[in-house]
Amino acid sequence: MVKPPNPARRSEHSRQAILTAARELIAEMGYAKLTIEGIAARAGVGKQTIYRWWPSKGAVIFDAFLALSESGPEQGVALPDTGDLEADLKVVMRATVAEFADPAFEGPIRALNAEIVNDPALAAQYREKLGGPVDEAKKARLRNAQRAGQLAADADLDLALELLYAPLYQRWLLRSGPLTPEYADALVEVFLKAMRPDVVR
Amino acid sequence: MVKPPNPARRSEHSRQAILTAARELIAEMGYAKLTIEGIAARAGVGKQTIYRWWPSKGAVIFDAFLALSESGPEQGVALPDTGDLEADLKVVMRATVAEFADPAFEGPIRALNAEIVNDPALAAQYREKLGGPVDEAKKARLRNAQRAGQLAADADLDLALELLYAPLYQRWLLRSGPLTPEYADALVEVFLKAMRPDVVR
DNA sequence: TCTATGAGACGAGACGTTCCGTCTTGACAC
DNA sequence: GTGTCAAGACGGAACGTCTCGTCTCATAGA
Repeated sequence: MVKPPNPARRSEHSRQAILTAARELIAEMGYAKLTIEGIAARAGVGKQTIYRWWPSKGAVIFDAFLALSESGPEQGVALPDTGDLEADLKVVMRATVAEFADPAFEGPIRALNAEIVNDPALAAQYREKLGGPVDEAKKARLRNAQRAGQLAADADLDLALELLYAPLYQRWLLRSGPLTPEYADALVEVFLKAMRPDVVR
Repeated sequence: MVKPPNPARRSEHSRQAILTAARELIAEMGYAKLTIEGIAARAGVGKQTIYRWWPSKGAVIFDAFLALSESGPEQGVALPDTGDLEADLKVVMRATVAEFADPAFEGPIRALNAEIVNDPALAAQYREKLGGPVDEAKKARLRNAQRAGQLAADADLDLALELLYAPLYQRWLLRSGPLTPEYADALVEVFLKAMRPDVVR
C-alpha cells in the first residue's frame, strides 16, 4: 500500500554523505555506538532520507562497505598469475593479512560480519555482491593451477578456498591468534601439500 | 569507589533463573530481540540483580552458554582415541556438524559469536574458558597421532586445528554452504593429506 | 542457647536518557 | 504540482541507575 520511492529523483549527494558518515562513525566509535540518528546528523541529512532508501542499519553498512570496495582500485577481479602458484598465493594471502590490519577496513568489516551472523538475508546479499565475485576470481586462479598440473585435477574448489582462507579469517574474526605474513606463508604451504596432485594415479 | 558485591551471598537460584531465561529467550525470539528487561521479567528477578553480577549482555550470554556446556555430559575433555586417526576425526567432525544443526545450540552460539566479533574482552574470556580447554583436548589427540607416526612430527598443532575446524566453522557462521556429514568427512581427508608425515626425510 | 541487629542481596519498578521508526513541515527541484 | 529533501517533533522501547521495602545470614550481646 506504500508507494516505493522513485530512484530517479534520489539525491546522489545525500547518498554519498550517508555512506561516508557511516564509515567514519564506525571507524571512530565502533559499531556498538553507531546509530541512524548519528549518521543522519553527521551527513547533514534527515533521518527519513535514510529510512526511505535502506531497510536496516545492516543494509547501510553493507552499502558503505560495497562503495568502499567499488571505489578502490579495480584489483579485486583478477588475481596475480605468474605461473608460480605458491608465490602468487603468498602475495594474495599477505595482502589479505595487511588488509585485515588496516584500521580503516577493520571496523566496517567487523561490523558487517557481526550483522551477517544474525541476518541470513544480509548473508545472502553479501555472498552475491561481495564474497561471490571475489571467490570466483580466486577459483579461476586455482583452475589455472589445475590445468598446469600444480593442483589435483579432481579437487573441490569450494573446499579448497575454504581450506586456504577460513583459518586466516577465523584467526582475525575471533582474534584467536596473531596474523602475520609468516602465518600467511605457512597456510599457503600446508594448503599446497593438501591439494597437490597425487604422484601415482 | 563502588563496593564490589559479595559473591558468597549471591543467590544461586536467581543466577540459574537468569541464565535459563536468557537461553530460552534467545531460542524463542532470536538474539536481536533479547533484552535485559525481558530476561529479568522471565526470570522473576530485578534488573539490578543482573546488572550487579554481569557487566554486559554478552557476558550473560557467555555464562548461559558456559553453564550449558558444563552441565552437559563430561565428554568435552577427551576425544575418542581408537588408534584410527581418520575414523576418530570423522566421528568428532560429524558430531560438530550435528551440534551446529541443533536449534537449541544454534541460537545461543550465534549470539555469542556475534558479540565476540565486536568485544575483544569477551573474545579473550571465550578462549580461556571455553575454546581453550576444548582445543587442548583436540591437540592432545593430534599429539598422540604424531607419536604414532600418523601426523607430521614437526606440524604446528595450532595451525592444524585451524585447518581442520575453521572451514566448518566458517561455513556455518556465514551460511556459505551446506553442512553435511559428507563435508565433514571430506575435510578430514584433505586435512590428513596436508598433515601426514613426509615419506622421505 | 537464644535473640536482635546490621550489612547486603533481593524483587519490583520509577526515573531520565537514548535511540528507534513514523510523521509533519516548509523549502526546493524537476 | 508532485516528490524528494533537511529538520526535527513524536510515541514507544530498552537502556542503566536509583530507591524502595523485604529477605537472609553472620555476628555479638544477653
